[in-house]
Amino acid sequence: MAPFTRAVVKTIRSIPPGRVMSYGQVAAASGSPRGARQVARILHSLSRKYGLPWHRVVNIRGEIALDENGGGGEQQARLEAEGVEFGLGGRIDLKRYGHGADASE
DNA sequence: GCCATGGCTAGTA
DNA sequence: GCCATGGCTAGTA
Repeated sequence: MAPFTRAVVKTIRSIPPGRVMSYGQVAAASGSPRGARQVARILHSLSRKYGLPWHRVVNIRGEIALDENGGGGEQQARLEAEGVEFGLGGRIDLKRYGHGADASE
């Protein structure tokens, strides 16, 4: 496994329950600010194998990127089970639920 | 809604 | 060539 891939796996594992990060944030925290698509690719191929909390990664707008067939419904259900609230339009407020944010705000 | 972006892997030589 | 992105613009109301 390449260094960046390892770093991404580690970053994703560090997201606590009830918190989310965007693909780009995960990439940046892993040493490659422009590697958002790699994060998507890694989640797609390695989530199962490494037991990653894949549901805690959303796009920069706070939306679930997966479609219904791809597991979008399951992702939302898992996040809601961790206390994450979805606004109208199925958006998560990253100010509130982003990794490092204060959810009590 | 369009399209540049990038690290990696599968597949070929 | 893949990919579960992201950022910017055009075009409407």
